[in-house]
Amino acid sequence: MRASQFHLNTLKEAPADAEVVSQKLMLRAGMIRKVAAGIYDYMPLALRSIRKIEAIVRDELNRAGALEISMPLMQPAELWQETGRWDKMGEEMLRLKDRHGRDFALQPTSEEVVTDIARQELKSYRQLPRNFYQIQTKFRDERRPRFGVMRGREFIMKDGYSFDRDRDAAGKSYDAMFAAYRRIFERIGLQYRAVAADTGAIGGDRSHEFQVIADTGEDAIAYCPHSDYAANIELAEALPLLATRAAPAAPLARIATPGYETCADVTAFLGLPLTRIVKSLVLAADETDEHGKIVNTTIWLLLVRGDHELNALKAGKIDGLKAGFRFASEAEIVENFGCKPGYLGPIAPQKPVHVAADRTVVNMADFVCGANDEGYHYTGANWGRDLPEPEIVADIRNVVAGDASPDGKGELAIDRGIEVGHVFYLGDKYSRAMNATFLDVDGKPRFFEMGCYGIGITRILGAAIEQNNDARGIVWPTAIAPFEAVVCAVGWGKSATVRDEATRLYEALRAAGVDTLLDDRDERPGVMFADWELIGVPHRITVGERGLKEGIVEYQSRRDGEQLKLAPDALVGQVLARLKAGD
RNA sequence: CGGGGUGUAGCGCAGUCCGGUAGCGCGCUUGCUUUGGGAGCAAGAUGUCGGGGGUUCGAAUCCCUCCACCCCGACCA
Repeated sequence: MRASQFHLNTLKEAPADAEVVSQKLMLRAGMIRKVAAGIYDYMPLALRSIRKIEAIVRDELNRAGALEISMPLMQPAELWQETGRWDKMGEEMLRLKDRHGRDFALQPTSEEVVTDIARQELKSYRQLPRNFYQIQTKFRDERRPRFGVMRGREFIMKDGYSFDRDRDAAGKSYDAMFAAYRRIFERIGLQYRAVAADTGAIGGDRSHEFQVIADTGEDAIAYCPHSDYAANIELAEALPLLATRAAPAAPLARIATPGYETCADVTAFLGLPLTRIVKSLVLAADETDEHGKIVNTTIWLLLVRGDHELNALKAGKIDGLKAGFRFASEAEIVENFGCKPGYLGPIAPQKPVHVAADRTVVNMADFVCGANDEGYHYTGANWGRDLPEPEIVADIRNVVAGDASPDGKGELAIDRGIEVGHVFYLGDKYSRAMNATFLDVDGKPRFFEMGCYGIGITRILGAAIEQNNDARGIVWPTAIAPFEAVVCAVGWGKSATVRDEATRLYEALRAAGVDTLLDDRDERPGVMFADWELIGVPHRITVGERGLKEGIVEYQSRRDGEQLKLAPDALVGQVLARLKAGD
């Protein structure tokens, strides 16, 4: 490819509404154009990278035995009604009507359609296992699209689905996909972590997210640097920090703390560390009748240590909160505790409430808590002596860096990540809902055991840039760079020697299998260098009259900045050596 | 959806308070000069000032209304 015949349009300034670095750089490099909120054009540079990502994904999935298909973007409501998701999906699923007034959805995912395929195509256990995938445009009408290609409304996703005879076989399919995903992200060249994730209503332990490590990521990941333990922070188990409860040493004392309402303020006022206070959070669980009308509300007091945060997912696993909960209103708090927020505690609330304490809290002694009286806290509070033992003791807090790893192999660290892939065991949730069965060896119909597997193709583009950029622009991992190398011809318009040598090297690189672009725009060198550094091409070759007079051309690596002056005939070898080394 | 904000040339912005023929930088076109890190000079082209309505002799500017976009808010590839 020659630059004069390619489409380049770089900007010195990014559009003002671009927020994150990947979005700014993609806009500046002319890779994407915004058409509407969360909806983008992919220009030739971007599409080259997207195609390279797709090629790696296809290659590894095909090798793992998955079969590519393509399902419609626009899907009939009937299939979605079978599983009940037509009603459950909410506004994220874009619905539309055709000219006859029939209801359709733009696919946000394709479990229903693929299960419909399976129940019609897969009749016998002899056809199993089977794994279908597609790389397709998805549409999710996000309430707030942002971060460019990272949270778009229209995006490209690989979604795959496995069908198996039984749980064991489904587990093997899951493991095969998990392994394929590892190979995919390794080949793309991203620093990532596979982390245990929530399995929701399905249960079990087969759900993993693939997270690209980046400070700008939206997810927090807890991991152990000394083992392969890694979990989404929502899920990471928080072990009790105190193995046993110390005996009470201090008397219960009611202390005036006027105006000190937060844990940090109270402990600072008392001259105590934040770890000595118990934080009280009040939740409300509503019971509703079949019309959605609230018939009863139960108040819960949840206790975590002052320096800890409540984990809503874990709280939702407590009996009594499983059906859902919300934070109690101030009126409800006053009614049940006889006091406004800021001075709440577990000792003698006005009305009996359910109490759930974190596993660390239950072993605290001589702690500080609110006195349920405006302007007062207790110090020296002790379980058993000053208040009854908590009704429920559970892990209800987020882990923090430095907590013991649940696998006992060290301390947890926390990273931020961008979710680019997810593998999930579905069980028979969809096959049962859609009556998708096959005949097993005993001649009886059985529901398929399913798994689903997603990769955000266009999100990878953004995540790769978030992880790989510097002040000058993008630093692509070579496997997904729009070009592997660029030959910059300095003085193209006036020097036949430069033209000949640049063209010869360009052709030699191409012949050697290097995806190369020849910059024949006759621009000043500064313009070419700035463009290619912004675009992030990994290997740059500069051919100019000045160097040719000395018998050399120049090589520069985008990633490590290495600069070499080489005889032209050594150039191809140098680039191949760097590519082979993984650069 | 709730809260905050912004819409002026392809991009970045000024002008709006205080109404009077729409500007700057980058980019783009042409010419000359220049030529190894985003060149200089000269001449140019490009605007429904987000849309609609109103006030006024006159509206980018004041009023009403609609729209789009951005930011902050717990379920996602």
